[in-house]
Amino acid sequence: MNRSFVPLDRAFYERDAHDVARDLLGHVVARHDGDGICAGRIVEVEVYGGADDPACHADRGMTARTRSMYGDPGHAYVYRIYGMYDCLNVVCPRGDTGKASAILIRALEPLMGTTRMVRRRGLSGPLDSNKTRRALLSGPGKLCQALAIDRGLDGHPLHEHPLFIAAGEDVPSARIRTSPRIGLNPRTCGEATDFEWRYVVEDSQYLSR
DNA sequence: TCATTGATGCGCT
DNA sequence: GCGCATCAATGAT
Repeated sequence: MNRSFVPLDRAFYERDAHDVARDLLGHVVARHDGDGICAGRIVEVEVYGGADDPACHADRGMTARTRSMYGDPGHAYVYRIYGMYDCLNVVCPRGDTGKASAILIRALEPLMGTTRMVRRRGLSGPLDSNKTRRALLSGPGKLCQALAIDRGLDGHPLHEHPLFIAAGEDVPSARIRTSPRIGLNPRTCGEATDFEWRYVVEDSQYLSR
């Protein structure tokens, strides 16, 4: 693939988080490493935050970890989960309540730099088999490992190198499906457990789980 | 294909 | 100390 990536501008993110989440599907996460660009098309996201969302890390206010979620929309919020994995979020505007919100990037379809992504993931087997391609970016921890995203990029503006989100193809709304978010604890999240705040590209081969 | 489990760090109570 | 917005390997269907 030989194309140039044009970053989305800040205005893209200055909207309600659910509108941003829907519109992020089809766009491209691009990462410069030492050897060039690795990139993938966004096929799965989840919204966190807003008025009252106990599943959101910032629900109880700002801490050292969640500080960047209170920063400018369009910046990255990167956190570590389960001690071993990092997860990439896009910061969204705060609503009338002043509570922070963000969009978790859960899965990408490989577009560029597959060889280097496979190496960082430690995958074995045929480099370009469907099996390898599906295992490469199909989860929030996986895509961060593949794209060399860690907490050093927390707070990074996502319209600048070395990590940015670029314009891809619009996904027709008829091809977008919603579902409850993955991995929430019903005991701590209550009704929010069932909110259909996960947005996916229907029929994508590259979703998580 | 599905359920289970171990690896592993740290934010929060 | 407890409990995770996870993943890969394992073993049972």
